[in-house]
Amino acid sequence: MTSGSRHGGQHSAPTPRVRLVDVAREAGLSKTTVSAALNDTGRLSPAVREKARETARRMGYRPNATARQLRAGRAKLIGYVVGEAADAPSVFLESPYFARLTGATAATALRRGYALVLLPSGSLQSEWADLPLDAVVVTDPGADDRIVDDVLAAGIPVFSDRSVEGRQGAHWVDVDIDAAVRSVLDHFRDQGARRPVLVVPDSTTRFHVEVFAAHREWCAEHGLQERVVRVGEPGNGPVVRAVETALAGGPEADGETVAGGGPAAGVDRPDALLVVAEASPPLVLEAVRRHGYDVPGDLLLVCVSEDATAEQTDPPVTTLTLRPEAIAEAGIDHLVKVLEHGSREPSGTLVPTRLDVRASSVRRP
Amino acid sequence: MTSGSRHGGQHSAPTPRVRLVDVAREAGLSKTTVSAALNDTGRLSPAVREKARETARRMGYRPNATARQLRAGRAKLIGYVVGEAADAPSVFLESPYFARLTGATAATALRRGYALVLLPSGSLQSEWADLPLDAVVVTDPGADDRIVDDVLAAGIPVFSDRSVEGRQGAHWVDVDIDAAVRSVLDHFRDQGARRPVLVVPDSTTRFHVEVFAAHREWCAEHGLQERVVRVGEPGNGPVVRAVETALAGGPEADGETVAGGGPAAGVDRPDALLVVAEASPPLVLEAVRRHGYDVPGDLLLVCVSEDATAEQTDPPVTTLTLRPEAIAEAGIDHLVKVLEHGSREPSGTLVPTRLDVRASSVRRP
DNA sequence: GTGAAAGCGCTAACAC
DNA sequence: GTGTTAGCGCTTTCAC
Repeated sequence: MTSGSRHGGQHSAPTPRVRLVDVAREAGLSKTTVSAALNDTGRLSPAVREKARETARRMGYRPNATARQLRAGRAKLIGYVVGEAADAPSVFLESPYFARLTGATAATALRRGYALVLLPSGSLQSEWADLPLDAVVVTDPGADDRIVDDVLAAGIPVFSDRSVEGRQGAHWVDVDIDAAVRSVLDHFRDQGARRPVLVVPDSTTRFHVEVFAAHREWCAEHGLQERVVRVGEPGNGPVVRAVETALAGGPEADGETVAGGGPAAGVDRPDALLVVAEASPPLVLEAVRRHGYDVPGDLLLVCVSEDATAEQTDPPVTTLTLRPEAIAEAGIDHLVKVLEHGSREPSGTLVPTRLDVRASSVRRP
Repeated sequence: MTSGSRHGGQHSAPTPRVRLVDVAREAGLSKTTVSAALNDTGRLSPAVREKARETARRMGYRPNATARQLRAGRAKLIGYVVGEAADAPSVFLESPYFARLTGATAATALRRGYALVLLPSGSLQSEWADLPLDAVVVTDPGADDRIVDDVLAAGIPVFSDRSVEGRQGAHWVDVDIDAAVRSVLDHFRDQGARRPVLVVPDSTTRFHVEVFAAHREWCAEHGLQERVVRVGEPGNGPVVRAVETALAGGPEADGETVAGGGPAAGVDRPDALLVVAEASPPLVLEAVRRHGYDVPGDLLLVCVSEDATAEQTDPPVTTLTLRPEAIAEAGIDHLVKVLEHGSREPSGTLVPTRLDVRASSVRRP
């Protein structure tokens, strides 16, 4: 038994890790040389380089990441928060969109050498203050979210949606909301629909605010009545109820309000429905049918959703995908560029969406 | 303008952060004193302590987390991986179970002072090797997953499910699978069902393997025929097809196999269905109805799922919840205990599940 | 080509 | 009570 085995006490002490000095000593070299050999830097003779490497391997040497970070001055750690704190405590990730955005962001970041630290929405300053974060990604902050300000105040760059545009140290990546909404409404129009209704969350998230605005603008441009039902809270239940309100046409129901509510049912029934609130497509479809509509016969249906169940229903539901993977990639690309090329100038990137047309929104001939 | 403002060049250099020395110098004290004042340690006169704190606050001092970590010897960072690597690349999180488990784990860990680093399944060793991880949490590793071995080999403690039981440096938290399966089958029996079918993924994850085993055992004990349909791949599509196979009763269909497949339809039709594969409850319900079953009249339905849509269907679907929040809490509690009290002895914790009985599994009188 | 030494920013002995 | 000093483990000039 060579050196390296310690006094095998009954407590099996937490294995004192082998450090660079240990390898150097063992190999009869200096720290410098071993470090250079392992990092492929400096000018070393191939023989020495190999010897250092071999020894390190044999001794099971693994560099101390923290020491490296300290030396390097950055930890290659990124904080990741999903906005809309207050009410929904840690139930984030529940929507397919955030789930995929989160997964993709983590994967992309890691590939670029950055690790993602999950910061549940509503995390207190004190909880992340002890983390060596190079930057923080804040997805869909609410208008009243403290997080963006707190992070910026701490001198940490923020990457978020377009709502932070122009702020010092803040950068953004966002979807082209206007184009997205227009693509759906144009599609409805192409299919002959004339009385589309929008169901959108009544939130301060930029995305929802912009959807509302884009819809209003499009309606004005096309001389159509603006029909909107706003959903008070997230969750399948409220959204389904909002859909029912939209189809009933009346401005009643709890928590929801309908703007420009037209006359009763009958002649003025909606003929197309755009559900922007995250909801399960099968449930939406079921609700629509409960109200006596045939899809797509009486009503064209499009959901903004990443939910894979949209392809499994009968008929399959047309979805507008925000392409979370693309957003993640654009965001991390941007982040790496800013972090590694030092610009603190505010800047942004726009990512296009994609409309996956399925049977639910195609008028049969 | 006091000192502190740098040459306000057009490039606004990345703001050289104020360090402990800077505060000390400014306050006319030593590093030690300031450090003690800020950390509430040592014996300092209240006046000095306050002065140090005040100066630090005024200068916007924020301690360098990396330096602290180096000094402390641990980074308070935990890696988090969702198993079943190979095929499903980063699509993890998509299931409500993993989404909630992940969110809850992050939140709980952070509350206990540990930050969670998201490691997409299939991450390469080289991608996390540079992270100062104190431990790694691996949820539901597949039997052939390399990750657990890799992490243990790197000398990092692993917290996973019971499949790692007994391994050096590995600890586990798991649900009481046997009790869970029995509770459902007993419930079916109480409701008068005699021909229950199990739909379970054909995976090497311990959970699924154990569900299969527990079911088999229960059937043997009660002298019932063992009816099982195994699902080849995850996803709503395959699961729904498996459900259809189960109801058709025949051993056909692609990718699925039925063990103990009985005679054709008719007399031997299943009267209860336990879907353990993660699938959307509304879709399952719809599939069941397509095959002419009334729920719960002809067939009792229970899904193992955290999907909130289960409460929104008509009838609402009974679910067996694995209580991801409880698992997360038990896991992190366990982890903190091990990490901070140093035991490397393998150890484990069992978490009970909960059956939320809803109309889909209650025989009407 | 190789090694000695400085130092990243912090904390904790240990003198004074 | 307060300050001086020695590292935590690593990378990197800069002499030799």
